[in-house]
Amino acid sequence: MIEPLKKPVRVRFAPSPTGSLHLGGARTALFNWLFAKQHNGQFILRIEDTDIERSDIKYEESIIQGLRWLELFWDEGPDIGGNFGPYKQSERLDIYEKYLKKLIDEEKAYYCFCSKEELEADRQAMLSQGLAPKYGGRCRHIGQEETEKRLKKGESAVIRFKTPSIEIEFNDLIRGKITVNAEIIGDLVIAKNLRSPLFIFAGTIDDYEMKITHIIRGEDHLPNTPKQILLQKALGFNEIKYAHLPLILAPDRSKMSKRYMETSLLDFKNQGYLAETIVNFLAFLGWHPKDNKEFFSLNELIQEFDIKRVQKSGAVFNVEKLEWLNAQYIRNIDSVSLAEQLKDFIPTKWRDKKDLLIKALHIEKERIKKLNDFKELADFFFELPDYDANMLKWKEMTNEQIIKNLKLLIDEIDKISETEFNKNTFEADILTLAETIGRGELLWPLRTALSGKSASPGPFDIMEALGKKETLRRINVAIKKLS
RNA sequence: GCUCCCAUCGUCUAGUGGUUAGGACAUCAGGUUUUCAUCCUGGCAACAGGGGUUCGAUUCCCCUUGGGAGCACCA
Repeated sequence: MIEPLKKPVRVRFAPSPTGSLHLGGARTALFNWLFAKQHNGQFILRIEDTDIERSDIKYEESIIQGLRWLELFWDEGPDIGGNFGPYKQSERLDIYEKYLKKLIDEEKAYYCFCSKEELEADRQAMLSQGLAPKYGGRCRHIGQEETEKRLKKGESAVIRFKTPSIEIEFNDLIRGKITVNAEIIGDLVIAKNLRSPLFIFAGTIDDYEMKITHIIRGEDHLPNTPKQILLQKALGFNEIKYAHLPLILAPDRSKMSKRYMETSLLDFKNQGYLAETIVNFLAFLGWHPKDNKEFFSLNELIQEFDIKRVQKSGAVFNVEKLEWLNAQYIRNIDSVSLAEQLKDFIPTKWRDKKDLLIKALHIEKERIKKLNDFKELADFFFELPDYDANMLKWKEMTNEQIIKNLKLLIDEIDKISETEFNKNTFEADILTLAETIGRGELLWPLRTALSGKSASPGPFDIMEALGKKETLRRINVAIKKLS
């Protein structure tokens, strides 16, 4: 047997701009992208804006922004063009019209004049008989002449596909063989008129015209696949391979929606999740490597991802794990580039004190889970908060004792020159002092004096970040409060 | 209701016709620590149920149960 010539892999991400890019969509894009990359194929971005009522350019922009943030760049798309454009369905109406006419000419599609009321009545009737609601085919045999006449009269009509009664079978890359009887589908509306195709039709045409080889999409599209296969057959298109990804679920195991949490990708960005975190996390929703490796960059995913290993069942979205992962990424990125990413999350004043910012970030890196945690945790580095003098008290200490200890600290600090002021020069000595008068008795007042907070990083780190002058100033502020 | 899909710890999952069913998050208990966080050590915790096939099923098949999605002149 001769091996068939392998076509280059071409996959697409085809969102409709009727809402912002959500996590599920982002994962679909990621899996498509990975599949393309590991097969040296093309990843195409196509905007499915056939629903002019609901589509909005602002969503298109936000989808593009989201994909760019994750660095899932496309080879062809509305913004960069390509050999199979245009890449927005609203600009491809001529193409759809051509195929629509072909189907009508070949009597594989027909005009339907049924009113919405009639259709609704049919639907209810079928439902009450315990049947799946489908169009009964009332207008199927109207005939060309009468159709022309009624159309000319201006009667409102839609275009329906004559669904053949056949068994459809296809092989899903993830799920294996899937069989559906087209009997239950009924004659589909494929266009409102020659210039307004519906999603199911436009998508089928585009996938063919754009030479798409694999369709990787959410499981919610599974019922659409037989319909598209039927259309492909009617139009004489070649077969496309399918992979239906498991859904991302809310904690109650229903399809994730806005009811439960922020699902927009850019909301996660705005909360201070890193793009690397999201990519890693999304990859693990439905997929897992052979070994138990936890951390994957985009490049590592290209190497190890395998569509055949994708899970069949839905995956519950778990924020705790996402936070944990983000914390891991944050602490492993160098502070300088982290500071760059942090700039949208902090006041301008902080940005100007770049040295202090980086020092503070270096210290706080291990305790923030999201970038927007930093602002609240690290404010004291930039400005000493007003705090209650009682907070300086460790256990049953008197004000006099605290003042005495703080003064001892000042003596100790004074020994060190401003240029040599770092942990190495003062930590050991202060710790020695603490052994004689009590760790808590010395270090708690010191730490609270420096931070103005009951919980903070350790005093030595803060001292080093603040520098000698500011350290002394804050200790003196504390003494004044206690006097 | 109908169609399709699915089923390993609470969650994400690894895994094999014979395993002490592994890891991570969460959780609990210790330890380190001036506080918080981190960190270290340890614990709890799963093959939905019933039939087959087989010497042997968590693994293969069937049924039940449970869950999900879809059923538009939306995508």
